[in-house]
Amino acid sequence: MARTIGSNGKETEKRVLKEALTLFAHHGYAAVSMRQIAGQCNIQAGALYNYFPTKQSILHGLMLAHMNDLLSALNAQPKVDDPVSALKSFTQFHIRYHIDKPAEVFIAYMELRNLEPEPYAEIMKLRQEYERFLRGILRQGQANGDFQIDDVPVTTMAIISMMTGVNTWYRYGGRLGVEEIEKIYVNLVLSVVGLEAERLTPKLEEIA
Amino acid sequence: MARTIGSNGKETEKRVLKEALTLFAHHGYAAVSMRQIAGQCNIQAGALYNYFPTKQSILHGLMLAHMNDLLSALNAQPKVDDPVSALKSFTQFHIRYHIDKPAEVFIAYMELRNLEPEPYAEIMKLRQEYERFLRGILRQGQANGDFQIDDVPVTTMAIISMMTGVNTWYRYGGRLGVEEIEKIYVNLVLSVVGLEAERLTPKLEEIA
DNA sequence: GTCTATATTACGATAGAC
DNA sequence: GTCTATCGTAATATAGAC
Repeated sequence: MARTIGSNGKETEKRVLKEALTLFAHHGYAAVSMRQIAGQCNIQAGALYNYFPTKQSILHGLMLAHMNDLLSALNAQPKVDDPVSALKSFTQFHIRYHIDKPAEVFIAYMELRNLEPEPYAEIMKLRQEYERFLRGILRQGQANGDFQIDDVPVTTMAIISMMTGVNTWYRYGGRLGVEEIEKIYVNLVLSVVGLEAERLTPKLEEIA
Repeated sequence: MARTIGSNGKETEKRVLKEALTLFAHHGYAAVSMRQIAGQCNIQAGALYNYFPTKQSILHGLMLAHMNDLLSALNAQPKVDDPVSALKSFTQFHIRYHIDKPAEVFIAYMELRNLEPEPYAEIMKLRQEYERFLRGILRQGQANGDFQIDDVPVTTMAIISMMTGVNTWYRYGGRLGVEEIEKIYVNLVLSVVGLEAERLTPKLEEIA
């Protein structure tokens, strides 16, 4: 059949990525079929192959876009020299980003094992670049005596896991808004590096 | 064909669970076929259905066994009244358990979305029971003034995420042993609830 | 209790019309 | 650029022999 009236390659490609993201986040990459993705885009399965040579390439495209976006956003943050301020900014940034893009974040760490070796290595490199940023802040704060840290590599992973965890339980419209979550996590992270956090008053639990 | 010489139902059932666990942890539930599982057990795919009516029931069986095992192990821990000691014990327990059973832990939170509604609800209930245990400790410590906590529910999830994160990066034979990891995490968790942790000396990073 | 064989359905990917 | 149709393969699950 001829081109559908009003169809547009660029639009369709975006649509495919958008719908695949939602489906992968919901059911998992392996459990989603090309037919399902096409169905959500209101096209036929064959048409997907105009944009992506394989199903794998859709997943790779999504994860690469996410990692690049995350790193760009991080690099676009104002530079801060003082490790304490840097750690606060990083925490706020991470929490906000992970709350704002739950599906992207979710597949970025749930679907890693479904990547073939080469794409896997590429994505892992970008992840490590992100982790290195936090590790740098911790090392700096440890060196100048601001932070009390037993082990920087372990503490780096612990902080990232703690923060990324919001992705699994936070939902808009719940008891706490994004700003409140941010404040709580900034305090949690400051505590982890041995700084006394200013307690939030009134306690957030009492507001709710 | 007749029964294979030396075959034994109970043994085979255990074997199936063991091999399925490894495969699911490695490739993901949806990406593993019944034939693959059977192949690892050196039986034919049809024989699996003597033990499990569906592929789903294997996953459910694994997750249920894990959650029950986790909760039993937790309940078998010596009771401690003091919230500070209780939090230390809980942290040690969690870290050790999560390092000792990486595959079980991994599928327990990676494959939740592949459970059908009823099994899903059952597993979630058990997860929440586990979370409630930690939340109870935090509330108690907050009430008696031992802990400084902005928000108990959020802090509960933050601590669990932080600790469970070891599952994604810790591997035996690395720079740090289980005991060292335990000590580091106990300090991290104590810090999170506003307690000053005794710094580990000499710093673990310097030993390595 | 396990085998072989198979029913049925669905998958990823491709070909060719328009 | 999207369609319909289909190729080749593999999935879950079942049936019946031994």
